[in-house]
Amino acid sequence: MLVKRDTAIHEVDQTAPIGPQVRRALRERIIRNDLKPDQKISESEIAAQYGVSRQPVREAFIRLSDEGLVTILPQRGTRVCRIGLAAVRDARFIRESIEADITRLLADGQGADHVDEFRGLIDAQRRAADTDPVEFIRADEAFHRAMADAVGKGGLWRKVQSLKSQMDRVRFLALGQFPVRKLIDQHAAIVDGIAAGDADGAEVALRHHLREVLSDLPHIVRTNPDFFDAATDGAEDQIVKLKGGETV
Amino acid sequence: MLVKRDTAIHEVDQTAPIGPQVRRALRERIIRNDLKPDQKISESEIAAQYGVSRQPVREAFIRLSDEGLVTILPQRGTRVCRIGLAAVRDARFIRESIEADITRLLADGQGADHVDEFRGLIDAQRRAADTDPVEFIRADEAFHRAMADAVGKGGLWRKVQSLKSQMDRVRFLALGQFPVRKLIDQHAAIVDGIAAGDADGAEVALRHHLREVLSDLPHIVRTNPDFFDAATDGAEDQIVKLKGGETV
DNA sequence: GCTACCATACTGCCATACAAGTAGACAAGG
DNA sequence: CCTTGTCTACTTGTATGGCAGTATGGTAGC
Repeated sequence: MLVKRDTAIHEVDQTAPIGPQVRRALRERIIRNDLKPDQKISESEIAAQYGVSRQPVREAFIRLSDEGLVTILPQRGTRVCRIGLAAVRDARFIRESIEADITRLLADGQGADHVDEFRGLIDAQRRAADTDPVEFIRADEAFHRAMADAVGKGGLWRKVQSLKSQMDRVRFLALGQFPVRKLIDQHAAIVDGIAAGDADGAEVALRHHLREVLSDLPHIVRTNPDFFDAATDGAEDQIVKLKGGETV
Repeated sequence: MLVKRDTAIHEVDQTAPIGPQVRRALRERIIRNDLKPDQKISESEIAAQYGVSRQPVREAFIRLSDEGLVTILPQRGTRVCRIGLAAVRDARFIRESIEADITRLLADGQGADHVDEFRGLIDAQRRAADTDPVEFIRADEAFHRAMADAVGKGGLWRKVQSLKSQMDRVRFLALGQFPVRKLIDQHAAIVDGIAAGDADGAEVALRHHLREVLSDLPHIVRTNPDFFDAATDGAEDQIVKLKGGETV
């Protein structure tokens, strides 16, 4: 039977698999804070919005639940998770550890071949710096991803993306509040270290860079208290001591 | 209506949510190589085995697909993935990066408080060394996890567990073939470095330890060729240069 | 004997219906 | 006013039916 889809708010491609489409769409809406924390979303409600049945939506919910973006309470409902401070810090810690090693690989190995590429991506960030914050985030993402690709660890990047969701939510929450200039300069410092073959220097620069968010985090939490979970921030997280001895 | 479940091979608790149960059961069977790579499994077949409907099984498949344990071919079937060499190496790389930082935290910070605990876990490994390989794996797991817990990064451990699935399959495949003595000695070396507050030494010891599997991997692949994907092993993966200059 | 075709029996995907449980409104009784 | 029981309108969980696409095995034609 032909169902009238004119009540659908959002569009889906009826020929392609629907479940993954809904999943991507919802993921995007949550990260961009279109769907806000604690907001209740039901399978039937979303199904109606997209003009599909409950089943694909349900599958999307399950996957989002694995990502920690929604919590499914059996027989009670599903709602968007608050941003877990612990999850953000864990994701940041993982990212620093991995990218530190990647940076060392680049500095010690044939990273010099990619220096021009990296500098080009940094230029793109400069162009987007003051105009479009979203574009800057994309450029930033591209830069870090390029470093992973350069050492053949691109697949790894995709695997940890689900862990990065919470970090991404923070970034979109603080859109335009980032010290873009400083971040770009830090990127440049990393590449300089790589170009010079200075593994220690490049690593310190990268760790320093990825810790920038830590200093901004308290302010962001204070500004948007009801976006974060009530986890008492007593458990200050540990930070690896930098080689230079500075504690940031 | 009471349905007769006497045709069910495996049991499930009909009161608790079924999907997660099936998921855990299948995950276990795959990792323990009860379900072998390339083996085709269908929703209806598994559903019949557990005496449930296809829907929960489908949800289990989806989650296992996210973990990279099965591949769902639309309209064609679902089969157990071969062990992806790239995935194994990626997981190992991530693990080395993270645990290297954790080790540094322990050596630089209050890791000394936990040295006795770590040594106790190593003793447990010694006891299980020659008797029960499975128990040794559990003890090994407990040791590494304890280090993460000691610096408040225990939650992180759970998050990367899905990435570790492929590594775990390798471990169960090579049950009893591991150089247990050597591994235990390496554990001891790591703890010694922590106890001495020697961050560099402890880190090198840990990286050395986690690279042990790399030397065993080719042999394991040769012995069980049809458990691994046909990815031509041409792309040798990059390894971070150790501080001491040794390349393992 | 060999090849091309086709019927059939699968597969996973989607939609729908039913079941089980919860939250909240609301009225009756203390 | 407060408590309590019930009833309704939700929620997610499970089961089932139908659909479109694919692999396979048998068969007709050469």
